Amino acid sequence: MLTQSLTATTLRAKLFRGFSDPSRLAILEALRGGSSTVSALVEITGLSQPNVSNHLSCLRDCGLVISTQQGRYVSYQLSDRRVNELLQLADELLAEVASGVYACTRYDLKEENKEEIEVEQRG
Amino acid sequence: MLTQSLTATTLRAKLFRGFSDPSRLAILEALRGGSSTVSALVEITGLSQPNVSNHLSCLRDCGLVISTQQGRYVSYQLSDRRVNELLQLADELLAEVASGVYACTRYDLKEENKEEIEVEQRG
DNA sequence: GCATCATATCACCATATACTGATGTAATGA
DNA sequence: TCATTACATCAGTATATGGTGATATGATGC
Repeated sequence: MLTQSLTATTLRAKLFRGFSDPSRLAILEALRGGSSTVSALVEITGLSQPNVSNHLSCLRDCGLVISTQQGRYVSYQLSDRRVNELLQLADELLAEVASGVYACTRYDLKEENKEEIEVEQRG
Repeated sequence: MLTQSLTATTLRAKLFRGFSDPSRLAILEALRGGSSTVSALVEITGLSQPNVSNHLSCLRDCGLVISTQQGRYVSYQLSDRRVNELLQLADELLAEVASGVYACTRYDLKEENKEEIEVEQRG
């Protein structure tokens, strides 16, 4: 482990961790289209409600989304255009290196899910 | 868990996971200055040699770095300028939302390490 | 107040993953 | 060939983290 005094690096890691889970990415992806309530995100992603809430809390604390209460609904949206840009840049990078990425399962590289991988490119 | 058919999202998650660990970020940060051997990275980061090798394997499989053998040394470098840009964008985003990020420890939000957090900004 | 709906939090479990020390392997040089 | 150097891999461990079902909280409407 790196010494804890490298706090800036730890901060960056936590920021990226917000992006590093399929469920959270699905939520962020949904929010690229605009703001959305929790229940809407539950529908869109197919995740359980507590799960979505947990991920949203994480994303909010990470500063990737912001929330506003609206009646009994809570509306979430991306906090900054850079969140969008990061996702966009990542997609562009993926388009270049996609062939390798699916193998990144170090620490015990199972041969499993090397299934079909189509890189649905977003314009 | 999201259905495994959302492979594009899973791919993106794996890409970001490359960035989501302090040790890997320290390695990537070191490589922003140019290529470097494993032993040099061990010195710079203070991590153990097997640990650095593991992280480098991960980063290589993720497509974030590339390696070339040079005698008995192996030289690593960033694979694409977008890796640099992603780090840069993340820093910019952090500068905006830094206040919140350090709290992102969901799933059991301990009050621990809310220590000093200086956001060493890079120009 | 009471019921209901939308969201958040809790307790718990299973797995992923970062780390270490020991060992394997590949390249160089004596 | 044998030793050494540089790096990779392995076995094992501890913890972090994503998931679930149950429950709590908070807002609205009767």
